[in-house]
Amino acid sequence: MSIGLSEQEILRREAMVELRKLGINPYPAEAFDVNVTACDIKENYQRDKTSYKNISFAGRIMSRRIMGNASFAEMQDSTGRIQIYINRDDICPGQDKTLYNIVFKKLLDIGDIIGVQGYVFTTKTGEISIHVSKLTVLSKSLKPLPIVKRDDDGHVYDGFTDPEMRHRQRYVDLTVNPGFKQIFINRSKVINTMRGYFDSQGWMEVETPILQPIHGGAAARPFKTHHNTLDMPLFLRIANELYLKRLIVAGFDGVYEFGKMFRNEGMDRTHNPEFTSMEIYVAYKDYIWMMSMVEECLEKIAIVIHGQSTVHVSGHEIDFSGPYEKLSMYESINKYTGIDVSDMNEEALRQTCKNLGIDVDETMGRGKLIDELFSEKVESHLIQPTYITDYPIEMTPLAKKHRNKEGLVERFELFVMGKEIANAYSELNDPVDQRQRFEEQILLANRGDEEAMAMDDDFLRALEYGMPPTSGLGIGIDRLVMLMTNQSTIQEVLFFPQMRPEKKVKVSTLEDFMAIGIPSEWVPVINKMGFHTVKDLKAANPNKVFNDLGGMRKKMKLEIIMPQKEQVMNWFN
RNA sequence: GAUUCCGUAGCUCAGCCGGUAGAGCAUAACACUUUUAAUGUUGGGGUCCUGGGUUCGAGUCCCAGCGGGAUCACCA
Repeated sequence: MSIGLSEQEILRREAMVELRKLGINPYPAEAFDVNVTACDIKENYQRDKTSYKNISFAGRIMSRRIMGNASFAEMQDSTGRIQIYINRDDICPGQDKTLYNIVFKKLLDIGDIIGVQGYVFTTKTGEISIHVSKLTVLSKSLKPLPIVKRDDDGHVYDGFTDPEMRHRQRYVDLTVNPGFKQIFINRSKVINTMRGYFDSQGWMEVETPILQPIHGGAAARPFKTHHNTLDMPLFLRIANELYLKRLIVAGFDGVYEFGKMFRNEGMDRTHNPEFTSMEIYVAYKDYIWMMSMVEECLEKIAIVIHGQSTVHVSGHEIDFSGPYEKLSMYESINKYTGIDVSDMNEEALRQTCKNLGIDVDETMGRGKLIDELFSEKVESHLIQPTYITDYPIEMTPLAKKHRNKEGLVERFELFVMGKEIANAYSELNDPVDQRQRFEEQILLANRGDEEAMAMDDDFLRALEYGMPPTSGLGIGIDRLVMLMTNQSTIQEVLFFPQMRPEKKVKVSTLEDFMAIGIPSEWVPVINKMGFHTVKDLKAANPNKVFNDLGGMRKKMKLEIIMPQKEQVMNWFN
């Protein structure tokens, strides 16, 4: 990969200068009124030809086929592609053929954004096209786009597929692979459908702090930052649960928030350091009620996106119409291992895990052992939407104790395709119980559990004033979108997934080189010789540089004055 | 974090046993007034990711680094 501009980039910059010389602004300020889209023309022209006699269309040139005095090009707008036909004498009715011969044929390139006016017609090969009578340059593209070729069957020849480039330069990805835009359109539909459903129930969208003095509400390592004026540490939120519950205390019946959460943990195809979650809390409800709410909501989303309740996800037909299968944690383990662990003590459980070949260690308590057993033996079987309910109390410090099962909490997680999609509780609103649970977390923290929750005194104070019985739900939006759009990586459903920063190549400017006495016309030669910083050049052998300058002058057939040897030596002082 | 694969022209990729750097598209020039993966002829374009090592000679072999992918681990 070269450091300077490529040949094609230089040519495009020259074309931009030429446009200006012809009095054409390559980046005009005026609005360009558009009255039609590519999709509109393709769908409706055949039925209603009279409406497309005087159209104004804008988009990016994606291919060109120049044949003497007539040319075809493909233009792409936000809705798709359409062919345009440009005839020299139509866009240049007078003597001056500059607009066609020079501007269109020489100075425009693939990637340029132009506006065209004219009428729609069908070519003799049957392609609906725009016959251009007026052409306006709207934005000159200085970097060549990757060329993706498609034949009539839609077969792709030179795909732009490198995940690194697709994710770093999403703007290029979505330009040349517009099919991926549908994922993001569907992402927006998922969120809007949920929002519309919640609003129709009378629940209110709210915003709560992202910068939090105490990172509560979940178990995860946070990002830490610092506020200068208050001179105090702040954390980017790992969850918003405790703030939303404060709003239930405040007297709202239903509050929900879509928002970014931040977790300072591993990255892989299902984890990004910042991700979107939706949490909702509804007063006077319990987790049983929440299950039917989730079923209704997910089915609506599936119908909006796919027109039906079933969604095709990597070889499976997932049916989002409720009711979903419900298994308690213990029942699910019994179902998939044939072992009843409900009455086992810690020792018996540890032995059971060992018998099943699951790695365990002595620090694991009963809750952790059950969780391990579940992840190993049950999770992957839960393909169709399934609620797993009634979790051991040890790992769930914010959920209410089960109404009649000792040692369990009222909690469910929704699993689809073996992955957790949603998590819900009958929320713990007993302030005394909540304080005890926090204290148990502090004990865990003191034993070295980095993810144990911290005591939140203000939250406890809020509970002490009284929170109505409430059911709460959290949904990982990115993973839900992955399911709804049949994507296997989170990076595909995020516009800008987190990546390592690109390495910046150090390059000295023209001025830097001129500052040590190098004539400006020689700087490109120096660069060509492989010296991109003044420092690199000074480290070289002055005699060799002087000799090579002569060689390069000859090789590049340059008509510039050779500097004196003394002059060259001075560059190195 | 572990294992493994990859990094060559603007893009997609070849490059054999270590011996002058290749193709298609894109690009430039010419021709062509209904093409559509347009066509024909001719040309230009390279820090072979970076740095070391082995060698008479490294895109190729070895080591280290950087970046990315996949699998696993971690992550409710």
